[in-house]
Amino acid sequence: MLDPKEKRELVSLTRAIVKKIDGCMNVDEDTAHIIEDLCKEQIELPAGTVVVPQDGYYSDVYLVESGWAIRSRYMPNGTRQIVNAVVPGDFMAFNAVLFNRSDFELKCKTDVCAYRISSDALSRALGRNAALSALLFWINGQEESMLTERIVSLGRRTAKERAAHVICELVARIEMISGAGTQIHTIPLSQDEIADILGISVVHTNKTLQALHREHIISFRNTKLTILDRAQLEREAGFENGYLHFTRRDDWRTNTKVA
Amino acid sequence: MLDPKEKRELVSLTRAIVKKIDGCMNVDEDTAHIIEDLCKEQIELPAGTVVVPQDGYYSDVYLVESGWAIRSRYMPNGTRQIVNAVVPGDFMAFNAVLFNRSDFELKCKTDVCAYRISSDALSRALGRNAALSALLFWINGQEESMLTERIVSLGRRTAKERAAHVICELVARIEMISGAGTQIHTIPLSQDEIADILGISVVHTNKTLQALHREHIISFRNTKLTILDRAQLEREAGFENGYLHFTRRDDWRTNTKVA
DNA sequence: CGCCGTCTTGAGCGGTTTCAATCTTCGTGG
DNA sequence: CCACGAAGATTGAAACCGCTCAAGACGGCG
Repeated sequence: MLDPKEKRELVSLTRAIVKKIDGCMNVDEDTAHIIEDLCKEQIELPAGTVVVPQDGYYSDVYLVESGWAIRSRYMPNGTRQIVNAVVPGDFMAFNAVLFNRSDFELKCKTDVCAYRISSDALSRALGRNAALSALLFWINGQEESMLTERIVSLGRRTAKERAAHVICELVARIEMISGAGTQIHTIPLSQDEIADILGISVVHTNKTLQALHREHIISFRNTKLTILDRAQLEREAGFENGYLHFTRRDDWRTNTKVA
Repeated sequence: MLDPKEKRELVSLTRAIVKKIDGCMNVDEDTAHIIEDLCKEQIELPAGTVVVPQDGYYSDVYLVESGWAIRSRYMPNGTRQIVNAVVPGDFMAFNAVLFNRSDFELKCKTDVCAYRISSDALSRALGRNAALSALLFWINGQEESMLTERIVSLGRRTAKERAAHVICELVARIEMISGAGTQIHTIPLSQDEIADILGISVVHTNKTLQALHREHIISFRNTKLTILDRAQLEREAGFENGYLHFTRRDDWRTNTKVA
């Protein structure tokens, strides 16, 4: 039988968030302990659950273990912009710690398994625990990097480049927690949703994905994404994965600073 | 003669960052003290100073007291996307606390007066001081809100809406620290730079600004912005200032949570 | 088997871009 | 004090990328 400490670490290492963090910094005992404390209440959110409605109020924070969610803004004219996809290992509605009101809808795209954390409890934990704060600063920083990169895409990349870029990013994030190896990934998004991530129309999204297929770069049918030529995909996208800060090196040139 | 405490508070309240925060939460003695501790070393950065080069390394963090800076990405084809403008009261290169490498250029657009804070010192201060962490979480959260709103603009707003929206946002931010009242503001940006914020061409930026002028909404000549019809400007933009979290109300419906 | 959401395709339109020339503004030095 | 140069602003014309509309095909599921 395992002693309590060993057991805790084993459990911890199966958590999606640990796999994510582990790609960037050492998950020491402190960190593992912190995460363990957060993951007390596990819940299941069925696909379609609106976690936070647009113009609604935040309640709790969630740490996603499996499943996808999307955060989107519906415009007065009925169109929509998706600002980010939430994948396993991500916090969902972290803003609940800071703000009450939301300007975005947060909705589960698939069944989601998550740990629910009361925003007050998390807030208090942050006040007590500097290591937890450091961890969350880092996670926030990484998310900010992804948002700025999206701004660059929307502002100065063509439809094809954007599509390739988002695919690179999503795959990189998925591989962080599920490991690399396969060329086939499940992206539970319709072309409609891809369009609203890329900021282009469905029709053009369709044609863009077909172009990438014609060039033997990817294939995307019914949520199954196959990467046929990863090097070419990244070239097409102008993808530099540095902004994800997914490397863990220890010299002064390292991407990440927090220990 | 003022006793030390009174004096400190007087000094503090003149700082741009305090004016910014004061619009959202009460600046109590703790907070004032924290800020005072950060603002030891004041420096002047002349217009054009590259604080962090693209693909370069971060060094220190700065707290801007006066002047503007811009953070931009230069694309392989020579175009550029500006991801945000740094105005008084903002942190500059806060990422230095988290990461070593930068993917963006950070450059002073005007002469900038700022307080330099060593990233290590700030990092240590964050570990010791939970109130400081809370403050920075909040500031990070607000910046993230601005980035997501920019994504919405770039993805799903027309050129005219984008222009109006950015103007609303910049004016709101400026008024936070300089106070409302005037219809005339100095926006030290060329149409070139506005274009790279909006993600459109200079030519079209020019025509868009002219359209807004023809409709007696704004006038923008040589960095002087005059708002002729603010209500119409906000309507044109679809501007809802909630995402800036600039209100300070105390009931449960309040925008902001951190005390 | 049939329905409904999703994907696909073609045609025409329109917002933006690019190119390129001209004009304005303003700082600098003669 | 004016001439000059450089940077920014303005204009018009043509080309293009991506949009809308609308019809049709596909495919998963009850």
